[in-house]
Amino acid sequence: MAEKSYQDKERSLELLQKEIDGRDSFRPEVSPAVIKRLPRYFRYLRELIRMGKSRVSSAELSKMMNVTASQIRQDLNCFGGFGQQGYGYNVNYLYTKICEILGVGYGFRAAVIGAGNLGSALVRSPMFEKRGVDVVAMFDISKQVVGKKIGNVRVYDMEELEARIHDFGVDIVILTLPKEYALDVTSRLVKTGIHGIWNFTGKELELGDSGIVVENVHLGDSLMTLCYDVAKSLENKK
Amino acid sequence: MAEKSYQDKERSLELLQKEIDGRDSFRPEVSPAVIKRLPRYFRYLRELIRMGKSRVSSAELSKMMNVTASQIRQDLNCFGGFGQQGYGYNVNYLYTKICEILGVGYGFRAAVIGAGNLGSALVRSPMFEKRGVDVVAMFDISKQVVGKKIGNVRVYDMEELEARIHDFGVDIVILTLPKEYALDVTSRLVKTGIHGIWNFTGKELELGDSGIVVENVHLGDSLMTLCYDVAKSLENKK
DNA sequence: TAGATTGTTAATCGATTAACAATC
DNA sequence: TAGATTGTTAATCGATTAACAATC
Repeated sequence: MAEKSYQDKERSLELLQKEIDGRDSFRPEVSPAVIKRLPRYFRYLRELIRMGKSRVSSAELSKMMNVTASQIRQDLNCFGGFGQQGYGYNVNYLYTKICEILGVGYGFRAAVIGAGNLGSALVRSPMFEKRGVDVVAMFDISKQVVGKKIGNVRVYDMEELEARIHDFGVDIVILTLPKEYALDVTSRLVKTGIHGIWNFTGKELELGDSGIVVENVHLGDSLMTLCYDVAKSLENKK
Repeated sequence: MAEKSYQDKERSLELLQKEIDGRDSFRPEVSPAVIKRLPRYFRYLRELIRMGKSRVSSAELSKMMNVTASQIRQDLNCFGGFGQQGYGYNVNYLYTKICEILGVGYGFRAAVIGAGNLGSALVRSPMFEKRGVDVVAMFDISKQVVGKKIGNVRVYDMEELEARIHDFGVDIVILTLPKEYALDVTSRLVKTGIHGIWNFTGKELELGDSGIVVENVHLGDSLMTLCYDVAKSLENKK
């Protein structure tokens, strides 16, 4: 009896496993440390493609990237066996896989709120195109810019925010407006259908249970880390 | 004999220790994980000061910052006992200490190379002033902007780079120019007396043994992390 | 003194590296 | 087959958390 029950359990576990594996898009829980490294793999793989390399071993890549080969193999294996023993990794295949994992293929649509210098700089950069993100609109309150185009992107009045987000099917909003407006705008955004916010305002956003994911950019923190290192290097020189 | 030698060793170790501790500005080796968190403490302490709070416990701060109180105490203790048992931490004192550690008091001088949208956005932000960094000059090749002021900062011709860096006593250079120029400019910078580079170009700089420290900003990596999270959340919603 | 909260040690947890069997 | 290199397990390292004695 006990034995049978055990076998039953084992069997149903197996079925569950299969069901899970069967889901086209199942994502196993991958550690944040690994995820944060994926964009870096993306960049180096593009570089390899640009260089015309079709094949790379973890050892080669580790030298390029200044990490251990072990870490590379470990990282990539979180998502599946992308390599081949005795050969290494096919650059194009690996790149495709990394793109898949990072959602490049989704063709996310983005809108920038705040058409000041920072918003303009971002929109004009090749960053989005490289990553399969399509910037479809900008928003601002200033009549000076509304109606104009920055790069290839038209600036709309903030009054049209909800309507345009809906019409364009915006997935991601990029907040590059003064922090004073951050909370007001966020409270409007949570009522739209967007899925993510790239937040440059430095303000902690209040998203409640909206399900919207946020990535905060604190450039000041990066500057301070540099200042710490500089201070330390000066003291060591003394 | 053997015992004496052991005592000698112990004694000289003690002396060495004292010598090290005696240095005014000695910095113990602190883990990168802790250092990366310091700017965040800096921000929250400013917030507390703004709120008029003069005293905070690790428990309170941990709630505000969404970390464990244990981690806060552990982090702060890397640099010394800033708190008081039974009381907590004095906000102003702690802020002063964190500022010291982060080199805010040095009054570093910075120059921006590349007066495009990104450079302009940075220069106009209050970020530098808040952190005691003084932006003293900008540089660009475009005759359109050379001689103009962006925010409070004058734009100089790239030809004057070395001379102005020397005259102004620039410590930190901020690279916000197109990546194609990054290596050329860096090769000029290593011959000046600067100590740090804040690199927005996305290009890996070649600094050799110049002793210049670099902080690389890869905004694209941040965007991709967001895309990953968005993709995951969409798949979970399905 | 009693209560609160730090500083600090020890325990746990997670991430990285090393090693090697599997396999192309 | 022999050589190369992955996938994966085990060992190490580092970072976080828990616990509590020290002390204000």
